[in-house]
Amino acid sequence: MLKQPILTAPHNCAECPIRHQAVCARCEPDELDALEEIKYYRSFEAGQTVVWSGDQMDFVGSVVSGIASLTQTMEDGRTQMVGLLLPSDFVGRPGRNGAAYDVVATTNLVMCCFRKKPFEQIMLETPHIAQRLLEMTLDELDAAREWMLVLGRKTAREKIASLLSIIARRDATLKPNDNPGTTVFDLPLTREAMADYLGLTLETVSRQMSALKRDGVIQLEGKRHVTVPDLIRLLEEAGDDTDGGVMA
Amino acid sequence: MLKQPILTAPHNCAECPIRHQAVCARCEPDELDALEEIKYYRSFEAGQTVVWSGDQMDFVGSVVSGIASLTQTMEDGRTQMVGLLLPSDFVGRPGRNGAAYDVVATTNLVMCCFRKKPFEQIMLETPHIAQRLLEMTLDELDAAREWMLVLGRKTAREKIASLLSIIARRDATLKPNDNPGTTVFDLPLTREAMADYLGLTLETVSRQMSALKRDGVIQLEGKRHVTVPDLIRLLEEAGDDTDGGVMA
DNA sequence: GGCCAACCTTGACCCAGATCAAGCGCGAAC
DNA sequence: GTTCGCGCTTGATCTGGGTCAAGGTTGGCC
Repeated sequence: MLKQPILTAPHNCAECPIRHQAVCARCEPDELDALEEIKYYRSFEAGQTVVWSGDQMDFVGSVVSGIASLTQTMEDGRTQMVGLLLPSDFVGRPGRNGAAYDVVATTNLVMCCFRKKPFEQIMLETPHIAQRLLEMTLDELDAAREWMLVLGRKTAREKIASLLSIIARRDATLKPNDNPGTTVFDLPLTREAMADYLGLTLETVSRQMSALKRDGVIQLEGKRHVTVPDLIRLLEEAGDDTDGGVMA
Repeated sequence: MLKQPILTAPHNCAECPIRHQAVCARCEPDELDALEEIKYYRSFEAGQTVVWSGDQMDFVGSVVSGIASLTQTMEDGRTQMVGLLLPSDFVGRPGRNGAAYDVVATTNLVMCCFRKKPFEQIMLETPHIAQRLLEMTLDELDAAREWMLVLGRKTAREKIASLLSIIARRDATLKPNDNPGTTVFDLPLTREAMADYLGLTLETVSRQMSALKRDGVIQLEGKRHVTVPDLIRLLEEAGDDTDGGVMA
């Protein structure tokens, strides 16, 4: 199972609408005040680039709403999405200069940012923030490595099922689950973005989505609205061991 | 270019033969003494498993000599190597329970370990250790994501060239470089292990190695001893932008 | 020295997924 | 309402790398 960071009961970062789980989860009120000082919001339109690979990145922060993706590109234009940032996910590299990959707004996007320099200072003075970020980063590393298995060894159908599983899981943690087993969500990605994440072409994504629909693993209303009648079935299609899914 | 953690001028962890760059890089003598208390060595034979995925991992540590690999396996036996640990690389998940993947000794292996519980305690009292580990983990995350591009979008030939580039680079940092441009090293991996790392079959690895040899990109003496007459050429074959390699 | 077992190479064939190409559906602009 | 364009689907064909199979090489062990 993909070990996406799961939302723990989070602490609101003062009045911030998004819970900075990484940063604020264990902060005292005065620490939150310090963070409040260096906090600001940024909005992006779908398709806009937040930072280019290699550019200086003068902030760290969290996604408030919308979706951002981390993308790597080769000179000849081949691209691979290396991370998907959903609301509450953390972006940034405290202690590191420059972005390692493009950060792109996949949908309209609002981010809550902290200026990097003073944030690093606060981190020095507030050890548990570094601790929390370390835990978060280890989780991201796990997720990235799990995704390496998807990219390196899974078939196209398994790749699609894996992606749908992740989105279903992340979505389920945000919404009250009315009907356990069944999951309904809107795909926040175009077929092309899915292809970029899965190391496939958009045609293959489209074909496999049709196949999963034909075989009753998913239902589609329009192109984006997905119903998963049986999550276990979807996980089996993803080739993951099923226990993991049940446990998580 | 793959952003493998580069060895910075490291601080020896007391008499430890290996430089724990992650842990000890900025430690004061008394901090090193505390680490010394909870330090021990472990040896493994090639092929032995250090920890199984999911098992409790009661230590963190560094590779002293030999190579360990992080491996994920599906029920049907498909495996994907998700990390390669060379001497001085750090293993472990402070603040996290259980291993997320198998850790396997690819060659004979010596590790220098710290007991996890007391290590975490030291980390709480020594903020710069957490900071340093965070930086390290961010670098590993970068490397993992760079590898996702390799797995998702590169051809077999580019994959092989990418792997050889990494090993050449890591090796160059350990050995005095007599002849810049030319690099010589012993492949520490079997064809099968290379295949597991690259998401290929061992036959394809073998064919592409032969092809690179035929085309003069590499020379082979025996199966393992590799000479790279022109590193830039190899980097081009890897499909990386060449500047990165030169800059690094 | 001779045998055996890993490890590796090479060939022949096949298939999953890429590529090329045509057309559909639907919302936005006029 | 018509047109345009984007996102998506589907079909036909091609091909890189997988699969299956047959040796070759090398080094350890008796």
